[in-house]
Formats: sequence, C-alpha cells, structure tokens
Amino acid sequence: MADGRGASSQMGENLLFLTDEQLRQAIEAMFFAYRGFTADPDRILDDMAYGRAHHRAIHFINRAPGTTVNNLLGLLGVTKQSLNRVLRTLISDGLVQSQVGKTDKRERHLYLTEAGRALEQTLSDAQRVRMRSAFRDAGPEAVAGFRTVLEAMMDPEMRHSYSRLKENGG
Amino acid sequence: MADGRGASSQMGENLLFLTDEQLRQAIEAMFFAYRGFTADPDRILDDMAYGRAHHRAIHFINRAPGTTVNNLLGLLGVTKQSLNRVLRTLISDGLVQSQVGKTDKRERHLYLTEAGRALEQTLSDAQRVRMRSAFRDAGPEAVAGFRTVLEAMMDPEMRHSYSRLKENGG
DNA sequence: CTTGGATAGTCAACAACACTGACGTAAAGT
DNA sequence: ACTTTACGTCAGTGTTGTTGACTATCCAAG
Repeated sequence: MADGRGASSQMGENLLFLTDEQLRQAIEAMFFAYRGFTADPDRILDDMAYGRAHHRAIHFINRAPGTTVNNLLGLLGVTKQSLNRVLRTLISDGLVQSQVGKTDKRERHLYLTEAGRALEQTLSDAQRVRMRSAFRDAGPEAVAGFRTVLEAMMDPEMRHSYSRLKENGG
Repeated sequence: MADGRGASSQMGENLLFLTDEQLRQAIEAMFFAYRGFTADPDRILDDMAYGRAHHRAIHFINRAPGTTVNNLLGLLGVTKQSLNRVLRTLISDGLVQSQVGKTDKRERHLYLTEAGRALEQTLSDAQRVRMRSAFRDAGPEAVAGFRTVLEAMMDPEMRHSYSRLKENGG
C-alpha cells in the first residue's frame, strides 16, 4: 500500500483481493470450511469416547512413529498435561504403545498398535473423502493456491513442523 | 479436465494433487493454518474474560446486524444453551444489545453497541493483519484458488449461509 | 562420585465450554 | 382453544485445557 500508486485504476483491480471486505469473506470462508473439515471425523469419534484431541494425537503418531511426547507437544500446541490425559486413555485402550527410550530412558517413544492404525485409517479416510471431492471440484491450480495461502498463514514455527512432516512422508 | 485420460503419464501428473499423501499434507496444512488463523484474536480475548465463542458471536452480529438468536444458532452451529451463555455475558457487559422484534415479538434482534463495535474492530484487525500478509505473499491467483477450495469443503448448508453473507456485505 | 540443575514425563484438582434433556414463558399461527 | 415457534434457564455430563506438585533420568560442576 506504500508505493504502488502509479496507475490507480490498475492497482484497484490488482489489489481487490486485499480489500477489508475480501479479507472478511475469507475469514468467514475459513470458519465454515474448517467446520466441514472436522465434521466427518467428529461424527465417528462421538460414537466412541474420543474427541478431536484423540484424533490429532493419533494422526501425528501415525505420521511420525516413534515420536516422543515432547515432540508431539510442539506439533499439537497443547500442554503436556492435556496431551498426557489423551495419551493415557489411548494407551490403556490399546491404540497406542509407549516405549521407554533406549539412549535416553526419560523419553517415551510412541507408536500406533494395529488397532490404532485401523482407527487412524477410518478417521483419515473419512476426512480425505471430503478433501478429495473438494480438490476435484476445484481443480489443480486452485489446490496449489489453496496450499500456498495456508502455508503463508501459519506461524513460522508451525511452518517448519509442517515442512519437516512433508519431507518425512514423501 | 473431465475426460483427459488419453495419455496415462499426463494423467499421473494431473491427478497428483489427489494422492493420499497430497491429501494428508493438505489436512495438516489446514490444521496448522487454522491455528495461525485463530492465534491473534485468541491472544486478545484471553486478556479479557472471553473466548473464541464470544469472538464468533460478535463477528456475525456485526456482519448481520439485527439478526435473531435462531439465525445466529444456524451460523455458529452450537446449541442455544451454549450461545445463550455467551450472549448473556456480552449483553450484561454492554457489548451487545438485544431488542424485541416489532412484527414478531418472540424474536430478539441483536446489535453491537459502540463498545461492541470497538472490540469487533480490534479483533478483526488483528486477524486481518495475518490474512492480508498471507494473501500478499501468495498473490491473487493463489487467493482465488484458496477461496475456491474452501467453498468446496463446506457443507452445502454452510455454503448457502456463506453466500448469503457475501451478498450482504458487498 | 556426589550434588545440583535441567529435562521428560506423570498424577491430581480445577476451570472453561459445549452438549443433552427438561421445563417455562410468551407470542404466533390455525 | 390447540399447536407450534422463539427464546430463556436449570441441572447434569463430558471433553479439553490449565496450574501445581511429583518422580525419574540425564548431565555437568565441584
């Protein structure tokens, strides 16, 4: 907004996507879309005794097997006490396995059991159905733009976590 | 784009964005981005006695002044008990004004007071700073794709609410 | 080798918030 | 009159998050 006022009509066109009204619409879009994003797994989880926190833990343990509690903490952005409660139920229900670290016995390495992997599959399948359909409807260019903007919205720290996960999985 | 399966290598390229791995990355991007999306207003709200629910209520009352409780319920997707708790504090704190309907005296029409508008401004300013910066970094085409995908992710019902709000505001 | 500090994780109690279910009131609509 | 709708409220439950106190382990300084 500082120095691009050479041709004001052209600039009006180009920067229309930065209007307060446009931004407000995007905020609302983000809100409504996130509701859809979580709706399908939430329905499944409600039938069990689990919530969204359990889903997140399962997702990232599956994504980074052998991760430590501390590592998960950073990814999920909750307190360790909160995560611990979730982890405790998942372990006692036989979905997650905790293994004392070899080199550092303070650490617990986390893995999904067979049952855990099964639930993860069920949840992410449900979530992917919606994503796949949305992506197909929107087309590749829109999807590329979608991911570019999402990445730009993240906190730098989260962006790093996200990138590291991407490299892991391919 | 519908029937372009003449060359399978070309199709492999075209549908790469529908891979399970791509979808998984998008799911994680959505998760991390939403954290960023809510982080700034959350920080402000924590200093007061308010939470994210208050923010959402204030946002939509500002967006659709005179809306009824029932209408808000549909937009926010919460129970009336939950909304009522939030609304009660907002009204008693003088941020929201409730007005008995003229034609239908059962309805309560909701408006922001001056103080309510001020808080709304503070919150949405904070949120828009991040969005604006992300949009600027990503560019207009990416933003267009971003919004296309978000809209495709919504439940049909939410998509309608979203569209009606868009028409209202500009 | 012992002491002390930092780190990884656990347990317990409490607060915030959303949900279900039931009930009450007022005002429409029929 | 009877039913439905819009709204508010009370009570009870569950998930999630927080703070505070605790154990176990590692590591480094004395």
